Amino acid sequence: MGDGDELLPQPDIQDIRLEKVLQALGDPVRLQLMAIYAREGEQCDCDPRRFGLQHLHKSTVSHHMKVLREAGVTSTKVVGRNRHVRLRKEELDERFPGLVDTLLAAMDD
Amino acid sequence: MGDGDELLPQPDIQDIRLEKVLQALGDPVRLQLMAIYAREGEQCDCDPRRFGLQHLHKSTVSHHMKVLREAGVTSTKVVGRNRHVRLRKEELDERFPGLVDTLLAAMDD
DNA sequence: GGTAAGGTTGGACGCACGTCAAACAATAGA
DNA sequence: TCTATTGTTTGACGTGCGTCCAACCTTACC
Repeated sequence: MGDGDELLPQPDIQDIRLEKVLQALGDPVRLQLMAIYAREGEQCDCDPRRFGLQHLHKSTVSHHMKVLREAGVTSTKVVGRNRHVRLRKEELDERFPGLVDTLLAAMDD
Repeated sequence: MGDGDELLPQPDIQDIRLEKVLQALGDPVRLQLMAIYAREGEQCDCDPRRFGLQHLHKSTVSHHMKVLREAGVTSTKVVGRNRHVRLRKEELDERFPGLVDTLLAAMDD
């Protein structure tokens, strides 16, 4: 493995649109997902449904993941039959300085 | 006037929800509206339709204003037959530090 | 008072969204 | 190879959203 790993399609940094990011994060489930991946760090293969999202169907989670990825919020690598997802923090920080940290801080209350 | 001025219903600071704010700002028109009111400052009675939103019906603008207000983004005071709208910057800064400035900065590109 | 102007409200329409269910594809492990 | 696991895709359903239009309500100004 390592060679067969495939990166799922995602927008380039300069193509990340603020509206798309805000729209993606406007959904409570996806906002929660962002927080999960921010906390879990690099390339975790954590199943979101073990982090307070148990009630959601797997296809629903898959849908939300796609929205986050296509908005440029997350990056997904295929590893075997799992998906390693990470928050694109460095890229988002470069594109929209302070946004991710601000949002994460805003969620603590 | 001054006595008859009425503040349209809006959430208290502690009741402002991040998801609601993000959802409200996820629409390009409303994101633009926030930028307008951030630029125009205190209690401007500027008609949004003179700021690049000419194509929108007045009822559509009214709808967007309501969404922004109910999300806690803007504050609207009735003055005669006009509405004086302002961005609730201080309150948003207190509730979600750095969010407004981050978003405004992110729109410049 | 009558009329015009600024905004809101209600309904209608099309479209997108969040969710689930079932079927499918691909990989890991026995 | 067979089977179980992991995730995607497609379709369907209900709901909500963005928009316009028409009617309405206030207020300002002749």
